[in-house]
Amino acid sequence: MAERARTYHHGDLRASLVEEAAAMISEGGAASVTMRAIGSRLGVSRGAPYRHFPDKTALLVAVAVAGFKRLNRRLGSGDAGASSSSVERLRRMGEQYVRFALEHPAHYRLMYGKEALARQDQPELRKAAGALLENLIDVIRVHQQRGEIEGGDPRAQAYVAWSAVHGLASLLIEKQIDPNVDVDDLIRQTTQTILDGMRDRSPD
Amino acid sequence: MAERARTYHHGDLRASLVEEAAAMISEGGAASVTMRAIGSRLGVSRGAPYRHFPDKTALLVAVAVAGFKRLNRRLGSGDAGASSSSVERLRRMGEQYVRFALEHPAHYRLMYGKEALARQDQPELRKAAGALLENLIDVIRVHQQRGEIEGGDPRAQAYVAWSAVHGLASLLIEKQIDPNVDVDDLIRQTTQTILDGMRDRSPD
DNA sequence: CGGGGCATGTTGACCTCGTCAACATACAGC
DNA sequence: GCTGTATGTTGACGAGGTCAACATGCCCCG
Repeated sequence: MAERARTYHHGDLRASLVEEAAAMISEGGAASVTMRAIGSRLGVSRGAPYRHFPDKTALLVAVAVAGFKRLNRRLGSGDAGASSSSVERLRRMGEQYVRFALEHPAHYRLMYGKEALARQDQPELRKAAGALLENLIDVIRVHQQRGEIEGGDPRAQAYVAWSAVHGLASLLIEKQIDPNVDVDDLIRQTTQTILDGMRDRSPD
Repeated sequence: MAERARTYHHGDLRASLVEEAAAMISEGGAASVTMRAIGSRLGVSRGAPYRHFPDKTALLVAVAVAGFKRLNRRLGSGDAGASSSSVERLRRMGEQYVRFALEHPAHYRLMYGKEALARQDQPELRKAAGALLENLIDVIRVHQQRGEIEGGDPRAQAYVAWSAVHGLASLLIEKQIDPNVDVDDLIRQTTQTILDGMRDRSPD
């Protein structure tokens, strides 16, 4: 519904802009993305992007949305066989989540950095992030039904799990974690701790 | 060692700058902090801050460091009586952590936002954040010795716990969590899940 | 007590950037 | 081929970070 023409002057600048912006973010961080630079890299003038996005924020939001979609796809692909021993699938999702963040730190930062993006609500962004949550909730619900994790509001449990992996990803990206620590171990321990905690609930 | 004169032209501009910057961040977010604006609010010219900080980043780092110190103080104060039933103290720390973030969202964001701050290592910042971690490790060690939580590398466990609260704080601040969800409940459930997970470790 | 010198501030200037308006141009369909 | 709209281009503005040249207050030394 947003997909536009193909071969005007440039040939789908809009898509190129998002793609190029993402590339620049990966290369030099979000700060390196300027309307002028991105235009230049695509061989158009600084004003050209404004024909496709009202302002820089809108472009960045599009990039962030694309990031959420990629992340979502990645988390979904890992399920493969439902055979995966019980909660193993959940653990794997957490692992993939953190790994995505580590592979695309600047992009990940942008996805969650309201600061850099909007003062306003970005419905597109909210929707993309929402999809992530919904998928997680679904998976959790399945495991609840199998009795592998405690019952209760799956949404709340999803938030707890999301918090853990997002927090870990964030701390890793921001270099708050001792580089001597084995990242894989830490990821494993984090996901495992959460799952254990969701299984054994002590009385209030 | 960094504390300077008192009554020169302005009377400790350096401290005022940090304080004012923090205030502006709370009021209008980090984006509202400009060297010109901050100088103006303090009745000095745009160039004055450069006598105390090499650039804007340095100022913001100072603000972030101050934030970590405040957060640290807050987490430490809550211990009061070692009487606090066992792990209750740990849970309380997590709660205070998230609450701090909710009370000072922009400041908290700045504390962890490498993006906005440094391309270089900010030793001061690293040190301030490190203190936070060390305190957490100490508390965890105590509980391990009491046998209230599983043994093993306390540092790793600290990272797991930190990830959980930081992640929750971050998601809440960035409005990624449904506003209908009861925040207090969520905080409680998150800290509780982590503690439960650290108690019951299932076999690998 | 008077100067010199460094710590502080101030100003003017420059550059980068986001953004808007006026102007140019290519494509689509008639 | 012609007209209108979708795209691009350029010039100009204003905001902001930062540096250099210049001004001024304070402290300390003699």
